[in-house]
Amino acid sequence: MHELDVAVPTPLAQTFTYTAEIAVSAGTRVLVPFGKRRLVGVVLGAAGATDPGQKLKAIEHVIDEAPVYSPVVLEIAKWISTYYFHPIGEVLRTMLPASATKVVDETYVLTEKGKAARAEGHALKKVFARKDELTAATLKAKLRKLPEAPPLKEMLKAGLLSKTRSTSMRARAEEGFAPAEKGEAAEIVMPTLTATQAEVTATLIREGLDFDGTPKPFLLHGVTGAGKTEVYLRTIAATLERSPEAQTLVLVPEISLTPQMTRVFERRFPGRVAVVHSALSDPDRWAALSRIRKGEASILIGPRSAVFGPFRQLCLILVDEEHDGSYKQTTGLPYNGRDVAVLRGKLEGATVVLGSATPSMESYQNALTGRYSLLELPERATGRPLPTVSIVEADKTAKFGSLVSRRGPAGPAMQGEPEIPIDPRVVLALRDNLARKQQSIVLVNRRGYAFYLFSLEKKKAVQCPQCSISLTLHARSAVLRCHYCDYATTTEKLTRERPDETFIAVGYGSQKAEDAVTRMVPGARVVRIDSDSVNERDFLPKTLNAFRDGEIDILVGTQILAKGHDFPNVTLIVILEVDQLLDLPDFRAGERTFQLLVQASGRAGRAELAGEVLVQTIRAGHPVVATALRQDFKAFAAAELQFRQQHCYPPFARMIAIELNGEEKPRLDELCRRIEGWIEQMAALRPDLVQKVRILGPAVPPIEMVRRRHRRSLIFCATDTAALRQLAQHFLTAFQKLPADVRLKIDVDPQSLI
DNA sequence: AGCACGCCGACT
DNA sequence: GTCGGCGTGCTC
Repeated sequence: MHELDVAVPTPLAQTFTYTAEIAVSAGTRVLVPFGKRRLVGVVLGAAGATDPGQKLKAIEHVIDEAPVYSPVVLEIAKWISTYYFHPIGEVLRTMLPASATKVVDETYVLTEKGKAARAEGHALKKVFARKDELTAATLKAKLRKLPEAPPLKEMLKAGLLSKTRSTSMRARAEEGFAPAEKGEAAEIVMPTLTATQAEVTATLIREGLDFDGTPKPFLLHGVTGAGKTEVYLRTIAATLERSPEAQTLVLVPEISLTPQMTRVFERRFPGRVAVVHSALSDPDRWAALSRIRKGEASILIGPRSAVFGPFRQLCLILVDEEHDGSYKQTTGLPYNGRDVAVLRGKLEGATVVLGSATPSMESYQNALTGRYSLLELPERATGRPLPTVSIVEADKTAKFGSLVSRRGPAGPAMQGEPEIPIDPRVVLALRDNLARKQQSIVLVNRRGYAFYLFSLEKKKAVQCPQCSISLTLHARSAVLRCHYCDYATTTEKLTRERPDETFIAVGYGSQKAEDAVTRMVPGARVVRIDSDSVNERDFLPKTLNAFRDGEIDILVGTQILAKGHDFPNVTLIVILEVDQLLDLPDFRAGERTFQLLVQASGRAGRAELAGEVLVQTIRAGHPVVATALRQDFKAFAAAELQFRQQHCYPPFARMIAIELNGEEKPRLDELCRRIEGWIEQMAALRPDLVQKVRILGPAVPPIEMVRRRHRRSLIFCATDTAALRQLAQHFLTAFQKLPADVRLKIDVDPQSLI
């Protein structure tokens, strides 16, 4: 009898021991009884010493013929589990498509006797009209509609039906991690490289691929349009020349994972590319990953979750736009895809290349200290100069908004002309560009119409009743929407409910900018792209194609537009309202703003035409704006790193942020007092730890409430990682039991502190 | 997280 | 008398 250590998808920070008749290798999924439930667990290995008094349950069923988690992926799961303080079973569940770890509903199958009864016109005829098997849920629903049918229990007893206990067989893995069979290399004509591209590629091949042992990760800093993709493609080709079984992982931010982007890879490596993205259905995702597992595909392109791909021989990992915040989402398991990629590279002996035009301070600092090798592409591949960036210092009075309602009985929802938020010089530039038959992009920071409605009487913005943030006005529908919880109301309702107040619309978003551009640039074909309009299916790809084909003159939108797209005829980029971004109460605000300005201006003048960028701001002299203006990353980074070091922010210190939220404020505050007590106690008990860790809070975060839940934040910050982690671990142990309805979220290396 | 058991209020 | 509220305790 074998005793196995099994991870089970539950929020418990422990694994469980099960017995099995046969040996099962690590990484194999098994169906196990767990309390009164049955769950898909993952075998981690042979169990250590077990408590002799412990009654062990047996594995019910081995799902896979060969492991779905490779040894390296298992090791990564364990690392993520400890590093991010997350239960191993949950980590393993996150790594595979949802269907792979879900126990399929129990199914009821019609027996031969049942089939006979059905043929004779039994009530079963209506239930099993087309199929011979139904899940428990659908069967019960159908029986509820048919009161004349005998109860389920009776039919089971009578042997008309039988109950099966199966998991999703669709998601079964038949192939293991044996070496791949030989594939064939396709012959493709490649474009000529510039001297620097060639040099960088040569260095990557020499010091990365042909290096004896595991090389350091590379940071590829290339200006926008420098041709990083071509370097990627050449390096992939080089891996395939060395070994046809070599596989490459290409991580990209979800938002830039467009068909145009993947087509570049598919064209160069026909039939060798597998793509995973969020729009894929679960079975399709499984199928794409299977091609990698079986070695049918050499390249996997995907967002951060692709870092868990089932590679057989991973040789190269490319992380495009490595600075992008979407590599670290806070929903679910908050791991950083880029950091996991670096770890995976180390474990698999694969070469890691982090590419960006605006590297993150973390990666850049690593390059400066020599932990990463820095590669630079300082010129555009086309030889075209970078676009000229100029500042339009906006009229400061334009900040004050337009009247929405007047005191008294509910009048029309909107009154008065909306304030024009666009500087005349910007309007002129847009008109000129239209006259030249060239295209423009107008970037706004926020979707919606106005930023918010301001009550003159209460001297306060109109806020969401469930979250403590301002509601955004969407003028077309006269809807006020919360961008955190999707709560919506109308201006009409608001003026009816609060008749004694006067509301003015302050600031503007993408909708208002679209209106203004349409009005002020006559004859231009204007289309808006933001997460509101993108909700309609196919809208984004269709619009982008139409824009590329010249059917649209001006594209107005949010940051969705700033990333990765390549529009050859775009020569003017207008960036409005940079100030809001700079003012965010977050230590990364400067970095974010610099990234937006540089990435956005990178969209201008990509082909033969020179580009121009206009930045409308009320703070022309701001150092972040000034360095972005010159596209001077090094100067920006030097200043930003100095600021981070002075204030002890990442990358010079590590952070662990803890969020506590609950519906009842008093209970939350009581808990905070207990936490304060705990901090005092720790200071006395473990001065060695507390002296090394800066503790911020418990405090009320900038956004006090989300979805009716009040929030409190506690931040640990330290240069001594061990001390930081120890203190956090002490905290988690001390506050394992929380008052009812209080929830705790822990975020290691937070991207944002809001 | 589920899913039990367990002990007190309003229903046929 | 039972159905059902959610408090708390466990899951190999």
